[in-house]
Amino acid sequence: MATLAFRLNTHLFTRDPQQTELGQNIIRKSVELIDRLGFEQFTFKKLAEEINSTEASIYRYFENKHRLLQYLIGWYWSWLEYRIDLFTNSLSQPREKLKACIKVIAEEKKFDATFDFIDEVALHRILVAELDKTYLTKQVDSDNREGLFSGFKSLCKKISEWVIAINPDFPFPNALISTILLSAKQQLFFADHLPSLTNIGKETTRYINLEQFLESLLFNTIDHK
Amino acid sequence: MATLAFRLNTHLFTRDPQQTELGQNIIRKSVELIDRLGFEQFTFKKLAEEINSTEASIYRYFENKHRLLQYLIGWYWSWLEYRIDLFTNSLSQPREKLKACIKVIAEEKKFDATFDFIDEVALHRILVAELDKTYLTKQVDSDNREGLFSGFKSLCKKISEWVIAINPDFPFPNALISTILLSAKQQLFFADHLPSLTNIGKETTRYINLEQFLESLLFNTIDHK
DNA sequence: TGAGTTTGATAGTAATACTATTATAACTGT
DNA sequence: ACAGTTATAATAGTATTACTATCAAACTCA
Repeated sequence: MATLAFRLNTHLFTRDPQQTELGQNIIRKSVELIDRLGFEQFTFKKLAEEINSTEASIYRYFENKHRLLQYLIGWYWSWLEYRIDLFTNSLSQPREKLKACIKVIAEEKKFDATFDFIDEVALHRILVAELDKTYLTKQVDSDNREGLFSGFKSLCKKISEWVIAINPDFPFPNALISTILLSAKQQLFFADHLPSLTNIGKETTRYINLEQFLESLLFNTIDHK
Repeated sequence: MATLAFRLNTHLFTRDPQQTELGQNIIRKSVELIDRLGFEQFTFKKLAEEINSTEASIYRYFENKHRLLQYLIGWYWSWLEYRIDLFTNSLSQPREKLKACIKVIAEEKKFDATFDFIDEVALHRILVAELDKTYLTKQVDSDNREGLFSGFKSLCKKISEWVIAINPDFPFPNALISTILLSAKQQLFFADHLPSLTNIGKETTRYINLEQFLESLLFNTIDHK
């Protein structure tokens, strides 16, 4: 099977982890470990033990664990954009594209065999629990200048343009889409841990509920007037 | 002037900081320091130096710096709910209440002399930059069981009830309000650091834009059908 | 074969997030 | 005014974290 690979911003890593076995092990195992321990408890030392390597070796791939997290999240956004492209490509109307897009955003994430050595299900849990930590730091501006958030930004831009195509007078297309992208993951977190803050429920139907909720947010807001 | 004080959940602290001068110094100075350094760089050691005390003394008030952050955020939500009460109390229609409520959420925060030793402007910046770190942890469930998030939850519940009063058939009132409360702070962060993700702008008009955006989200969504 | 690169092994450091102990200062009640 | 309690400061110490440095073994490819 021909496996695809994403070309991520080179500032996200010191040495490209996709190119070597050690690099791939770092990615594979860090997804598992961050998912299991949470980002705070995750250390390069623990990771090194798990893959039978050393801290020093991991530092040759990633400057620090924060960069590694940014890399993983960057990978996630690339993957999501790839999936959105896949399901909107054949559609011609912006409204249809948006509908399909919301579906992809809200759907339950499944393992994607197109991409080796990444467990998308665990990575999605990492997104839900850790995304905000990638940019809620004092270095956000210099990180941004290096293009570390281009995955999220390009996705937001692409979807916003469909919104503009439907209603060019709506003044907040980017705000609306970034709100929806973040709300999608927040509501999943709340469903699991702070259920009184949401209504999407704990069962599998929550993905359908989430889709409905995001759809009503999106279309009612842009269709108004 | 008679100063009010909020009764916060007792699990947020080991000894009540509002009761002693040292405690008040801890609060006052930690707001300044977390605002300046960011939560990651903030330590009890640095705080102790600033207030001419010791780490050990601070640990008598707060189990750790994470609890201190949760305390400050808890205080913020109490303050916001108090302000919302203030501006909605005289109104009878739920729609009017919601409108006033959005205004309070979106408005530029100013120093509130009702509450001594808390700089609400700096505290609001802390909310914007650090809120998510209070619950995006592996201990979220036990923290929640101790009631550490009751400030946010009670606010969300109160506002959701007005939504239900307007449209009892809308299936996602809590999801809508938690999304709006979080979007308010996210959009302010994006305006400062990742401006392509928002449209509220960098100038003072951004608070008006934010209010408009949140209003359109809220009312278009609940008024539909 | 041999030069260059990648990795593993080992060591070390400064800072962090605490805990423990003790002495003294400050306040409390009779 | 004095004994008893409590709060605080001072000091010390620990395990862990987030790195950095050095060097030799292994593997790569021209």
